[in-house]
Amino acid sequence: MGTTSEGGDRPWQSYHTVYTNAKAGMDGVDKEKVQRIVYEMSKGSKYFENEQRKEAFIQQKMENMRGQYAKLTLADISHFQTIADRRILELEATRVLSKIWLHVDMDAFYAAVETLECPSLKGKPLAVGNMSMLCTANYEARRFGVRAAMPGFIACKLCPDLTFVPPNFKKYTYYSELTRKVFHKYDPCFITTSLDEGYLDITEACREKGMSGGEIAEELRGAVYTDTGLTCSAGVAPNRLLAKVCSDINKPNGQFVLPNDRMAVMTFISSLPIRKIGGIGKVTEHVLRDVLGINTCEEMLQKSAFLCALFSHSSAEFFLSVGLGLGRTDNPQSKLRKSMSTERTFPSTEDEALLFQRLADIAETLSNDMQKEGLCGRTLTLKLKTASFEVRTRAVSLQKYIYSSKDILSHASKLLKAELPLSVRLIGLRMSQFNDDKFGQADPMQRTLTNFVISGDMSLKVTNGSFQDSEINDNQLMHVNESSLSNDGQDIYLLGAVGPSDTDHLSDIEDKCHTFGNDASETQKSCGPVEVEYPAKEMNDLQTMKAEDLSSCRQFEANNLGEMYDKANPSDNNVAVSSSREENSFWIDDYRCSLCGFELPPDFVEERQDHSDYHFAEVLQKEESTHNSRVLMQKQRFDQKAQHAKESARKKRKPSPKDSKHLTIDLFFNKDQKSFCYKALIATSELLFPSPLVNLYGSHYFPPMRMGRWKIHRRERDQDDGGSKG
DNA sequence: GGGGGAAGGACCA
DNA sequence: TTCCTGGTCCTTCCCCC
Repeated sequence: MGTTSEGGDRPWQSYHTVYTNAKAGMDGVDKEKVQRIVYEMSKGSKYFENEQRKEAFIQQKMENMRGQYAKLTLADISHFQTIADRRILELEATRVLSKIWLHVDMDAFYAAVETLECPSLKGKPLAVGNMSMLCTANYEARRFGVRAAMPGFIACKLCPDLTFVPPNFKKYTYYSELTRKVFHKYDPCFITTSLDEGYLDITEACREKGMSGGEIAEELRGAVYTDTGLTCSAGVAPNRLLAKVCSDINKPNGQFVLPNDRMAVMTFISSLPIRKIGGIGKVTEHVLRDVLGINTCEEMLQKSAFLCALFSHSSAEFFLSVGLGLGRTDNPQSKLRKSMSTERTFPSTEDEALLFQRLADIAETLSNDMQKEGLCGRTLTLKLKTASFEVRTRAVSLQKYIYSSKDILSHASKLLKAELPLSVRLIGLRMSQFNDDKFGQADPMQRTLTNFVISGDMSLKVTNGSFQDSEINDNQLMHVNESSLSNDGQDIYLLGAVGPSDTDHLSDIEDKCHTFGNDASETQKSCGPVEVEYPAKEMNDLQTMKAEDLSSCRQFEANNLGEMYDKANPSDNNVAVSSSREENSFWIDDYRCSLCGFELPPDFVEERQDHSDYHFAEVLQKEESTHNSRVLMQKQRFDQKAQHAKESARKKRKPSPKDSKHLTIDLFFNKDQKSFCYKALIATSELLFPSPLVNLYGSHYFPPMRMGRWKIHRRERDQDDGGSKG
């Protein structure tokens, strides 16, 4: 086809799509045939045209590089050789050979899981994915040149008998968890980069068990097979980079051990193709090969002067370390999320209404995802892929941190509007510069309560007794600054607000807030938010308490907030969650439950109370589990941030404490002298909504969830209250 | 000239 | 007829101080 039409030329040979590159299990594939079919199937498509454009761009880049290369004088080369030699010596000095790293990679994971669950698929060429895109292919399919990241329709052409299975990530996650349980036995701090692979530092395991790295790998693979029925491959090496390369050597169901010996490493590296290294992809391989004639890792060292002359410092350093067979050997404590994004591909359209609808859906998804992790960001990036596969990104950095779908959509719409009219096939939104990114760049202590509360999603704003779907900003949210904490007699205000997107919880919390009484003006100042005031005297008392002392917290709540609570509800000391308002609105026609349709006559007072309590318990249970996971994630993120801050402390300037007027979260929770604040927060949050902060500190102040919980809580408080007062 | 933001690209699973 | 998604890191360009 191509041969005749191109007059004997073989144009497919220069068509380097990512899936024409060999992958494990593709030995013996007729590469030329695969390339030709892929080329023929792609030729003329918009995707293909875009690939051609990209290829031309890379060619241009290489041309420029060749020009620079040609201009290098002998003196230049000598100069860069000196630099390169010095860098090589410095890198060599960092070599660590005392660690044993194991990289485990599941064999054709998704396809293997599908086969395990449906044995009739065994032995047949199988692909997980659809006509548009494949997630993976089993080894039978790979023999035809079918592989992950290949469009299904091309795979069909390569292998007409190919069976397609739609991906089911729930299943893969389940099996992934099983493998991780095994990994955990050998290294509790193992690192995962995806569902199907993991890096384990088995140095300790080898020492404890008196086994070699190879023996541990053998044992672990056996354990994975026993527990999951799935096979995996492993690589053992002195660092992660090499371990990853090694795990690919005897795939599937095999392993390769590279001894912790410098000579062994250098010999291994000497003939290793650069493309085998993680971080060197299609383009880099192309550039290094065609401009500098580098094909193997060893040649990186031979051409070190040119690498230093033509590439940036960080790129050159990476290439040299590859040439030396160096890789990471440390155990990173955490990996912080830098951004979060969502994107959707759809049939190309110019219909603006449709595009804005898509944008709204994506903004909603992103907002939900951010809230699940308690994130607020201030840089929003819109990504567009045009009908011709051109990718455009447009970003805006905002003055304030946002997370609500409303805010995201509002800013994203402006970005999109500026690009229209345009035929678009993909829209994506990315949020970055998270609220606590400052944490990594400045003083690690600069965690404000505001961030904490926003991300915990537990704040609350009440105006005139009802919640407002308010814009969140630093001033409206929990605001505890240095001056309000000083013992100068000033009052302290603990304010909260429910995130605008928390509308599901609004009515629920609104009802809880009604426990303050329908006339909320008792507890709030005119039309301002609910304010809990702590006079200087109580503040001083509280400062003498220890933050861990939760009984003191209860006492505090009983003495202070309980009293306030009572003030707000002068008519009902046994106020329950089902406030009069709820009672009125809960029963349609005063007969039928508005939530489930269950019918109860008005005179079944107790039954109706139990019924509404039941619904409330359901909602709270849901809320509690959401809050718990959010708060836990938030706490983990704090811990990670602290670690991250330590790591980056050397690089980054530490601002003066004067730089921030906000009290740091650490100060807030750790310093005894500020511990009253912690208690006040706990007490306030418990009063308004019981779960988040209390659970963060592992206390079960409230009894386990059950019907009538608020009544029970109230009675407990009454007892405490009575005790303390009596 | 350096810092920071924006845009875009490479790479990975 | 059909060529993904979500994330990170790096480079380049440009503006501003």
